[in-house]
Amino acid sequence: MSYRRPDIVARAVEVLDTYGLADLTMRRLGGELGVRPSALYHHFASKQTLLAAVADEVLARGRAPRDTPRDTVPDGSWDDRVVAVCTELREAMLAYRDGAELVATVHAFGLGAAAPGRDLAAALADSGLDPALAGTATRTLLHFVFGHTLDEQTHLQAGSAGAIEDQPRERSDFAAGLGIVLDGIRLRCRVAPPPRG
Amino acid sequence: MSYRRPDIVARAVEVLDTYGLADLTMRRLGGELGVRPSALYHHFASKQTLLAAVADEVLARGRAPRDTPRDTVPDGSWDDRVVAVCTELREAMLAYRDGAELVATVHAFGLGAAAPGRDLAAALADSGLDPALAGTATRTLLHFVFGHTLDEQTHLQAGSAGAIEDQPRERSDFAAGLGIVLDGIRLRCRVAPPPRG
DNA sequence: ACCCTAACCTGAACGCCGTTCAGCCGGCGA
DNA sequence: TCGCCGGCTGAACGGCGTTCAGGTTAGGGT
Repeated sequence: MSYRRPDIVARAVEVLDTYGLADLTMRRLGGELGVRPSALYHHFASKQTLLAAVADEVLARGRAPRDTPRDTVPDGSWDDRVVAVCTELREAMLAYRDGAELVATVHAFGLGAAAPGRDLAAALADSGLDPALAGTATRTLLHFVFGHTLDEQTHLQAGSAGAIEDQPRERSDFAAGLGIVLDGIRLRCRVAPPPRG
Repeated sequence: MSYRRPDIVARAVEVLDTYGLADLTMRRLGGELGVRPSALYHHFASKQTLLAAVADEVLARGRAPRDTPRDTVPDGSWDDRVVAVCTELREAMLAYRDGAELVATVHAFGLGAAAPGRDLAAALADSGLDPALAGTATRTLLHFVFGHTLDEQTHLQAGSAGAIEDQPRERSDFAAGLGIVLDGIRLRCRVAPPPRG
């Protein structure tokens, strides 16, 4: 019983990166695998669950190599870790065509792409933040990263195609926006004072 | 030359609220208007532009009545106005089924739903914020409102359907998240000090 | 009264899409 | 050798957005 699931997911990532999310279709993916589209339904209950698996694969590939897989809590201050998780998430999505749209959609649908949220919640648990606010902070960070990266990737891809009428948007915009949200969170921590405050 | 465009948009809003965005289809909308689907293409170049008009209509309906239409700049401090714009945007999207998904998609596509961004930018212009940062702040606020409301509406509608396995999510979550972002912005203003800072 | 213009719409098709289902095939353990 | 079963086929179902040549209708200028 050779598991074709990983093959299918890997091929789907290729199709995504080459043709885009709109053309990642069951027929095209089947054709790329030399198989009828109906064959895919022996491995995935629906296209949505397939896309969830593809999103998780994209996130897994973008994941920075953890030296010791046992040590699930990386070192550093909590806010450094938040920046690391958000940056990693952004770069993972930017690494493949339409990656942001895919991951954001799957996350909104609730079928996958849950790892970043867990990582953020873990980092925020060490922040001294009121646990009732930690959930709100986590979601706010996620919404920022998803929204910003989706915007960014859309403009990047529109620029790499013909329509270059858009100003190129400063590169450090992500860090600036993340800094805004992060400072808002820092203000609500018991221990950490606002920077230079 | 009676303009049927407004009729079509109004009917589309009804279909959206009754059947949801996935069932807002050119065929169904045509059927609802007693017309072949191809007739709609005499009023809109594509479904995307039709959806943009529908999104703008949803936003216009959710707009608080401005007493003096000449006075485009409402009174109050800039951060009060930011809160007002964000709250109004959220409530406009929540007022119709799948409103958040529709408006967020249209905005991402760049075909419409630009008014809230303009209003936010106008309010932030009075904040004493570095103009280079104002754009970043505007987008960060928009991403928060879109992301949060999309989440909220998804959970609300999932709850109103069968699957009630979700905890109801505190009602003040929006205000809390908005407060986080807003404090981050306040920290970057020259004049306004952080509250109780 | 006439016609022209322009908006509006029809009817039919094109080429896609996700999904379902009965049944075939081939390798492997018993 | 047999049976099982995972993997797949072939064919269809009902839908989708979109295009296009041509018909219909209403109004205003002459």
